[in-house]
Amino acid sequence: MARTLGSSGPATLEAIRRAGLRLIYERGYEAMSLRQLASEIGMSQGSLYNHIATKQDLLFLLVRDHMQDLLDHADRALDGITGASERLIALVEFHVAYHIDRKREVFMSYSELRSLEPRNFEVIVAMRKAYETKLIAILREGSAAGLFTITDHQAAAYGILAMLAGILNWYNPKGRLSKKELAAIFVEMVQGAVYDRSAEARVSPAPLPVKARARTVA
Amino acid sequence: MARTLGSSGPATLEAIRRAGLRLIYERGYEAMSLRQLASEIGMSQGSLYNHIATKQDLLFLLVRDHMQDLLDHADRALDGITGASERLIALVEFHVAYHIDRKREVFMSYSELRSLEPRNFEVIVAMRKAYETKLIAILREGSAAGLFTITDHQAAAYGILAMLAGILNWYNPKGRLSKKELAAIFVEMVQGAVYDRSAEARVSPAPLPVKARARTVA
Amino acid sequence: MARTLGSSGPATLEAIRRAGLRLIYERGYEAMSLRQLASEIGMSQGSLYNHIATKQDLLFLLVRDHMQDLLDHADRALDGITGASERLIALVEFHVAYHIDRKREVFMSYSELRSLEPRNFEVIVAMRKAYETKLIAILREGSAAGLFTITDHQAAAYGILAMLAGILNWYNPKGRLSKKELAAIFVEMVQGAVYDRSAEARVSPAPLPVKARARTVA
Amino acid sequence: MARTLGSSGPATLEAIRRAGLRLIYERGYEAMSLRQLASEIGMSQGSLYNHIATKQDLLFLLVRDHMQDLLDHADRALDGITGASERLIALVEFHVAYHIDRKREVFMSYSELRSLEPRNFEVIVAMRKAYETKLIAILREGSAAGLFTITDHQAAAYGILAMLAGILNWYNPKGRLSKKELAAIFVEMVQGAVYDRSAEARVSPAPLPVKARARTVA
DNA sequence: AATGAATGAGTATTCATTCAT
DNA sequence: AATGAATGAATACTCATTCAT
Repeated sequence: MARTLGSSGPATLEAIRRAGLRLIYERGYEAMSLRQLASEIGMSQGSLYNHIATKQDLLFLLVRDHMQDLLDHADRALDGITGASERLIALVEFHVAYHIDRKREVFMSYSELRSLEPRNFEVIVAMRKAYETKLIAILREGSAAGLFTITDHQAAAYGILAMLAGILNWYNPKGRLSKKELAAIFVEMVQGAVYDRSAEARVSPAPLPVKARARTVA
Repeated sequence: MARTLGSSGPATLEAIRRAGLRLIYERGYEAMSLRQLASEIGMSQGSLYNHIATKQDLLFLLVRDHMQDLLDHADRALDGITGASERLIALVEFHVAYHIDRKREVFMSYSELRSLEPRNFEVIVAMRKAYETKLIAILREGSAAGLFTITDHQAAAYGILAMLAGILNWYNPKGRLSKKELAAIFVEMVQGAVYDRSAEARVSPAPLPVKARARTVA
Repeated sequence: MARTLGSSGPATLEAIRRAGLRLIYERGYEAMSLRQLASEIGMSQGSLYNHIATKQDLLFLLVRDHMQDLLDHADRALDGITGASERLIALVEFHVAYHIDRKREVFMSYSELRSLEPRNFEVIVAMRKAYETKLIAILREGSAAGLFTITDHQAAAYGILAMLAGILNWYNPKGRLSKKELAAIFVEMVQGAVYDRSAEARVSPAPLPVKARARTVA
Repeated sequence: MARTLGSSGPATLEAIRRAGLRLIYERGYEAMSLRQLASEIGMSQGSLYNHIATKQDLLFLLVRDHMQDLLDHADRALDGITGASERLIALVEFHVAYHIDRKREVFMSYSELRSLEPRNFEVIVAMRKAYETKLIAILREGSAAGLFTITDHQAAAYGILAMLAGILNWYNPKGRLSKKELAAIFVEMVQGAVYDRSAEARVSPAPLPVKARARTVA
């Protein structure tokens, strides 16, 4: 087939990225072939190379742009918010929402780290570290303010991020919990994990008021 | 040439599994070739097929056996322990230790789910669910006993497991934290996440005793 | 390296078909490797797949196109000819000539039926049946006209076709008998096999010149 | 599994031959693997080599023994019969019956000639020629006696044999025609093909029972 | 910017055969 | 006579990439 009239360069690149993202999400980078990708968007294999340099390049672009987007949105979500508690809540809420809304990009950025060439890998890891650093800074701020009780800030930050990131593996938008409810649940859990706790709430037997709406698992 | 002396059947299979595990961990299932695998253990490609049926079969065996091992060890770790709090602590400690000690198997079992054929996938997912169910049961028991305050037991369980599983992505045995310290940190965080909290510990300003040993990130 | 100058798409496919036909004829479909095929026409194995989908596909194309050709030529050979005797003679003469001229295609179409996938097999068998039906129709017409004495039209048709098809297994164009002589011999035998045994039923009542020169076997 | 008690050498060889015959008939020599063969008879691949030298050897044994059997049975069928007409009838009847009864051996012996190594090929071709020679001799005898009118004895013999051999490709023992009827039909056709076309030359002057029941094709 | 045809290295898997046990 | 494990070469097919047009 000859080229589709009206499809200009940037639009084609965008189509490649969209299809690439989906295929990498569904099959994985190694398992995705450029043949599939080309046929998905109705173009020949060779033509792809007018838009991307290599398969690795496509992966890197997708991951890097997503990471930049993540950083930008996180900054925006935190913009103007002060106080470690408030910033923690804002970051958790943003993180949950983003992981649900951009499920495929986020998943790809975790799972295909291994497929990145060393040079590209380093770039992405640095961006990831920048994101983690945002949370660590908030935790430190809260600790300094006497709000949080954290044994190891890095471990806590990694733990929190992992807990939230896990959501994308099981969250079902048509399921029991709305995005808002989910965010609330995880805000609560994160708070519990980092806040100072009164000694009597510990393993101690003292039973406490039952939560009214303790739901059952779907 | 005939067989290499001294190599017997079960030993060869074990060598294949060991090398397969390592290669899948390092490169991913798709990226690992049976050529590499064979050359790693010093045997011809064709000979692999005296021990495994297919590449997929090798993956499945590795993942399935690991999952069974995980379930068995979890049962053993919980054996004889009563009380939701105590059982929660035991499970978290076991989980952390296991994820550190069996890093490669665990990582593979998460990251290569996608590479499993539908039939195999279902088997593994069922085993995974059985594991998750152990934690959910403990959380329910704690809620029923008035110990825990959990909005959604499934979400909480998934969150906890994800938080702990994340450890394998960054834990360095030669690093700052010992396995024991790490377990203690995460036991604390998990407890905070599920225990009832006294209202005044919430977002509220009430400052609490600063932790003495607030460490800095490595 | 890029493509060899001067080799265009259709020409390459034609080269593949030609070489494929020859190799299948000489070695059989199973025994022919695409490696051989590619090297015969001076191209890499992978390039074959720009022209054919699979090895099976190549076989099917060759057999199907040959069968269509056979049907078309048979129709042309019978076109405008009336009378069962005349049509029988025309078909036999055509059949003999075609089996000699297109020896490889014909042989392949018989001997590789077994190698066709079920779906493809059915297509070819239907075409073959269409050809057989042409002869059966002629025999029936002749029987109805009182010219032929045939116990079972299907058996007779199969017998005749098998007798003629056998020619390709032993006919030698440089041998004793010319194509024309051969056709005459088999026309005679077929006539004898189906005609009513009363002399006047013959198409050419004039008995063929006695072979004083009864030849010896080559 | 250890060896089955009571299975002695010759019995095992016989099992190999039986399974080999069936597999070669069903899939072709090239497509049959010794792995399949071994598993069919419940023995390991390696053990086959206690009974056969090579795969090629198995093929050769099967074809050669069948050819010898064919020759022996043909001799027996002709034994004591005199007169070209009578001998022709006897050979045709035998040939038809044998091709129906030993369908797989016969088919294999035609279709796998190509798979025989040159040395083996020559042996089999010589045996085949010996068989053909029997028919040619009968035809010559009939011609000399003025019974047959044959332009070329070799061509006639090949034509007759091909016509009869074709039967195995379509004959269905549960079908319309019995083996006896089939033999009668082909005896008639062969006679028509070779007899002098004067009615009195017929072997049985009494016209064969009219086929009031000229059947239609199934 | 697009294409079709090419390439060479690579894929998992199968093969007939060998041989120590 | 049987087996399990080994081998090396072969199989059809796929891959990312190149490039003349």
